[in-house]
Amino acid sequence: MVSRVAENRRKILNAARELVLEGGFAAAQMSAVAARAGVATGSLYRYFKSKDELCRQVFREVSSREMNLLANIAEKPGSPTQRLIEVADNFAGRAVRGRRLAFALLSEPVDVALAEERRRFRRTHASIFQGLIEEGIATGEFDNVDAEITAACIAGAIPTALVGPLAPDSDVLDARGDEVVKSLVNFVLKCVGAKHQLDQTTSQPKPQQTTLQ
Amino acid sequence: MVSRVAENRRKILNAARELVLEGGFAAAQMSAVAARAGVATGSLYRYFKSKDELCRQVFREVSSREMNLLANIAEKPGSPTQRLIEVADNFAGRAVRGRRLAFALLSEPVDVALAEERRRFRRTHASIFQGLIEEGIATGEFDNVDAEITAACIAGAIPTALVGPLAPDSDVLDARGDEVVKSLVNFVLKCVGAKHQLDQTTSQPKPQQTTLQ
DNA sequence: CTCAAAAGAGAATCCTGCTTCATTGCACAA
DNA sequence: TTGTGCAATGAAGCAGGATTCTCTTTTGAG
Repeated sequence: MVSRVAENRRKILNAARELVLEGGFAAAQMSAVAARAGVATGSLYRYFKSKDELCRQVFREVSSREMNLLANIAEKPGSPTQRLIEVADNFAGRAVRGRRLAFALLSEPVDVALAEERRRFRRTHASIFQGLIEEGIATGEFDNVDAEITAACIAGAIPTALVGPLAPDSDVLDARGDEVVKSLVNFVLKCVGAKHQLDQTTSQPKPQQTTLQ
Repeated sequence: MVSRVAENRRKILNAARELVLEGGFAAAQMSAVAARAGVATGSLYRYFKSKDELCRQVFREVSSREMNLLANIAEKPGSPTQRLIEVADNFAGRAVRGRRLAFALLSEPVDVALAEERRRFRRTHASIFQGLIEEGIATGEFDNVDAEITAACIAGAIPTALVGPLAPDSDVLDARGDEVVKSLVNFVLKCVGAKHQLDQTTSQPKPQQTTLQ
């Protein structure tokens, strides 16, 4: 009855998410989603008003998982510098390791509905960075930069620096992924005027080695 | 004969460019382009193999204009710091002033063919920045950052920092455009470890006040 | 002036995928 | 057992736009 409805919604959402993970939003065609979920195409419309609504829902579920992860790290105890390093490292590192998902969330060509969702996603990233930057400025660890702009820049810089390499077929990141991530963390530290940089040669302990999904 | 062909090609390209300038690539539908150019829809296909080819051509024309401009600035005499400031200022400033075009080139949702063109555009930006950064490192004006990654980050950061505000209907940039641009320039200086920052309060002479197109 | 070839017109066609809807099947109550 | 209504089905419909096609007009050489 009511649980049956919820269960089917779930089944459909899972199917859609799987397809997105495998082939980006381009692969999430209604007929494919239905087939994967084991229901008829028409049935999707009993649970979702339109394709847009379904895709937005998938985007939100997947992206909020990522954002919560970063937000939690940002709230852990530790100096702003330490936390900034961890957040940046996770942001970049997870993107590198979860290439396909990162591509779908950050750079795949999508239509306007998802582009809007993506902007929201970026803004959330930015606000996480902004909070850390403001804290660091307050403690004197960072220079007195424009926190809002710097945060927006960081939130844009990391994904786009990875875009080319992020393309689903590219493989440079398999080999040099770790160095790239480290460079990106250093970039972040540099642009807030943090006092230290990561050592490029020594390996830094990774707080999160889990793969996406 | 041959000049007639060239002339029509031009007429069509101009029409397409105008439409893109007014409403982004979404507005450049074949029938609209034809109407604007004063030819029949079918005739477009005498001059361009497909819509993709036409749009790519338009993208290249418009974007190469922008890139040449920046490349020229990057080659002018002056210290790496000065030139970096000018390039960044022009990049951000032109985007702010030519909002619609910037939106179309940098952030409008487009299909895969144009997304590829856009990646090329970004890479060129990055390589301009990379050259300047390497020079600055060589002269000791900048810190010894990873030039490639830093350049990619800058090339991604500036557009995305402007995306939200860049949306065609947003108007925050009308009022605060100059401060935002200045903050972005400072961001760029900071993340290469340049010794000086722009003064946020005093007005900086703008090397290029021309509006796009 | 005539005619063949090229260019132009724009309506018709095709394509791709989302959405709808008439039909069917199923669960449960009388 | 039979009737009722709700959910599922999936083929057909539709929409938006690119592309093609055939007919007409123009061009320019002989």
